[in-house]
Amino acid sequence: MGRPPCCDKSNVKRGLWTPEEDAKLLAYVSNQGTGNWTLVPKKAGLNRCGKSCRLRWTNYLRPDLKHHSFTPQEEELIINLHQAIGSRWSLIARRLPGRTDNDVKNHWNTKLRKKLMKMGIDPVTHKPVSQVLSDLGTISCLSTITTETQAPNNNLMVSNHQLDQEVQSQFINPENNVQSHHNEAPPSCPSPSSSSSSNITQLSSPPQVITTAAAAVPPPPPPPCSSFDWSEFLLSDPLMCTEFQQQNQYDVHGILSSLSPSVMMQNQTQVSNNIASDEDSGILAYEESMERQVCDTQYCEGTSSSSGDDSFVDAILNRDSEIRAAFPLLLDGSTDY
DNA sequence: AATAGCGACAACCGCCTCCAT
DNA sequence: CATGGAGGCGGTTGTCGCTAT
Repeated sequence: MGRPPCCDKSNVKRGLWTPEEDAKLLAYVSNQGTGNWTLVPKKAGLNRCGKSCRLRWTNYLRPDLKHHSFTPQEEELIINLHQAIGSRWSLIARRLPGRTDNDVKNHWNTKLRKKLMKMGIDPVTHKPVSQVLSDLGTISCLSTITTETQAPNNNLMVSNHQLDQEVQSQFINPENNVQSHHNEAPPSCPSPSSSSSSNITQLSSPPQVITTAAAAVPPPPPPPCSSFDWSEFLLSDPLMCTEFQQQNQYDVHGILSSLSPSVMMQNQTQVSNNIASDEDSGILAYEESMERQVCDTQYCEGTSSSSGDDSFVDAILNRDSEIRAAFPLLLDGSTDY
């Protein structure tokens, strides 16, 4: 049994909005504010579904929207954020003042995805297509020899989930001894000969920043599987622009310190978000690092002029401080996960 | 000039989450 | 605690305009 529709679709106008309808909605929202969207069409004299009104307002009529085309800096930010958090358009759009999730999504689907594919980069994994293909070959080969009923990826999911829960519990209860946890082996740290170990390094790759120049670099050989170290992976990844590494080591550690393994796993494999995780903190921290990067390139365009944005960024900064206070040891680059 | 193909963007659909009751 | 409704979200479809044939 599904939910009943929010409005009587047979008696409601659909399709493109006319200038008259736009004017009515604009006038109403300007005077009365949004409030309850289901009441807006009635009060504004529109024969539209409330949802449709909300969409029209948020995606088109809102006065703070930009209607010009995306800048290269915006495109780069979208690509980087998509690589880090996947197709979470609303989160990505929040980092782009004046852009909506629909804008970003459409731009991705029509331009950026194709652009990446043209560059030989898989738009889902953000890895070179050749590497994705070889990964597929490796996985299918492994699947024929493994005797386990559970797929290696599932093992990884469980292990990351466990790790994530540990991180969560540490955050919820800061008095816990963080040090002791870090001295323990990760709950499911694969043995060097484990058939799933190579998949772990591939599938749970941390965010990489792909630059146009780096895109042509052939894929690196799989890293050693005996131990897994995020910082080692990040800092040694030849796909990463070295200049970026040098300028953003702080950011890398910021990501390392806050982005939980399950989030990264999720980013790379696009799995559903059934795993409970403190992922928002990771995303927010990553957003913060990205914002810093963009601001460094003189892109901020008065982002802080909006008070709403101010509070949002403040929240990010506060959250980051909390995480740093709770996990001082995670800031240590030598920490193994 | 007609039209098929394509790209860009607007809008819809259905599911999910959050929150008030 | 359970439930229902509103809003949010991502995927998909529809529409329009431009270009190539």
